Amino acid sequence: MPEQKDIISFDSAKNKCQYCHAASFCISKDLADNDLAAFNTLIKRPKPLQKGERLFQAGDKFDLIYIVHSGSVKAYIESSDGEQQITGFNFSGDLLGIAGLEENHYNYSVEALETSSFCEIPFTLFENAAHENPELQQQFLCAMSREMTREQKLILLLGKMDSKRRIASFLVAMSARMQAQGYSADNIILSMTRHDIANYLGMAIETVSRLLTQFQSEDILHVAGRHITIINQHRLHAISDNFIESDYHTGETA
Amino acid sequence: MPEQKDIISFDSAKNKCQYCHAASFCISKDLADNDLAAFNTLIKRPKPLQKGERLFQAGDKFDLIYIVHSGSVKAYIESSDGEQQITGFNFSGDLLGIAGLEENHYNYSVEALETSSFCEIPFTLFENAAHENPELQQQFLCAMSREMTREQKLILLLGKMDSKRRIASFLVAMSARMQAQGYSADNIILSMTRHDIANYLGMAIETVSRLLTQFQSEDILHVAGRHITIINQHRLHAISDNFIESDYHTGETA
DNA sequence: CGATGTATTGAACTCGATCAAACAGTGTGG
DNA sequence: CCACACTGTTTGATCGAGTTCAATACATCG
Repeated sequence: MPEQKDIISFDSAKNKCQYCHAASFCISKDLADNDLAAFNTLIKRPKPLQKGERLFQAGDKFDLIYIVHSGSVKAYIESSDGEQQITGFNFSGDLLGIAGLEENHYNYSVEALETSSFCEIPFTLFENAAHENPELQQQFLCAMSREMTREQKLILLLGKMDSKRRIASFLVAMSARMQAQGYSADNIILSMTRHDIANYLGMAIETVSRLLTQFQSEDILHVAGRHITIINQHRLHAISDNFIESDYHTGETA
Repeated sequence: MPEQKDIISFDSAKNKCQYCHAASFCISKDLADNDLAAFNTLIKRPKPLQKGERLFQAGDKFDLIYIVHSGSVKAYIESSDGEQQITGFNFSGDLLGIAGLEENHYNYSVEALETSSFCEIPFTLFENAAHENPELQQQFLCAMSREMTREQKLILLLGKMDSKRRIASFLVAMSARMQAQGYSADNIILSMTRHDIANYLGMAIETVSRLLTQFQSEDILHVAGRHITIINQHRLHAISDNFIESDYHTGETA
């Protein structure tokens, strides 16, 4: 029965937190082996979502929280007139749904940018586990705190930066994110469209396109559709930080 | 010894959570009487801050969280090039400092807009109390969740709304906030300067001023410096929600 | 192959920023 | 009490970054 064997091996190994490729950046990361096993029992792994499918939607009843296992998603809120604003892109290890707590309903929606899988945990069970386990509680609060910091940085970007800086900051953040996930810092495969990037950064899609080409002509990037290669990290950082680099040539900073 | 008597009465009554004017919108609101008394022992009430003084600053070591007791503050982050972006205004009952948790340092600064007082709680003590007390834990998480929602709304405002909508939304939010604090919804005394409003809303101070005068000329507001009277809540909401009201005249909606 | 979604590029326009100046309120000191 | 400085606010005139409109290019897929 080869098929059944496959299923068993999936349940007993690949599906376990101990063997998860995202273990090092998941909220479960500091748990002791036996606690991790206990945490594992709370988790369900629903069928992966295809690109464009929604994990949950603003207004849905809040009782599950999610962790991105693989793939990537966009989180967005909607204004009273139906316009949507992407508030973040999320990757492996990111926690989703927590902001729904207060109103007992999710207040934003999450949509897969590519085929993506998730860990699903009933919030009440999670709360109990966190209550028993200081490490888990700590990691949970840290995840919320990190998310708030991320949002504040986006507020700064939208409130104060010109479009050149916005794009540069976005790429720097993506680069750091990819690196944290074990990929190259210079090679970014974007899972989101220009439209999504523009929406997220509060600018027109045409401006995104124009600036990417401009950065390419300045030998900061190589752009091939969704595949961005960062040629000059130093200059990209300088733009993102709004550093004047009149005396910049080619080398490293001191 | 009249002076000493004053001090004693301050410590024993006015300073107690039971008698706090902000009790109904503080994270302590759901606590039973004895739990509230216990919570009260964790709290210190440092000397009030004068306008312009800082409660804490980005980079300071995080070990205290604060609740605004009276007055109002602005919270702001700073970009790498020193520019600041106000991320929120806070009033009685608001929790301050939590986003510092992850990095173990505050990542934003808080400055008093007027003479303001605060409740100060060592975070470790608070954590213990919350661990013992589900209501407190719940309120704490709700406060974080509420804060995240507030930030997301600001992201939407900065990313998608034109300046007219931004101002209208700001006033609607302030109005709701004042009402929640027991004040009139139509009578707003702003504790922040036009400069702060402009910074918060991501626009120029001149634009703020111009739009306020425009709203005044349209009989939506009456503007007298920091004192704003909302004459037509309905139209203000319509602008903030971006509703087309071509068929609007003077009456109420259905 | 045409059809559809996505991305780039060009040209014209507009909203809001910037520059500039005047004005109002508040406190200080002669 | 008025002149002065100082901070915050309003108003006017100009300018430009980025949007919008429009056309084209590219890619993926039936």
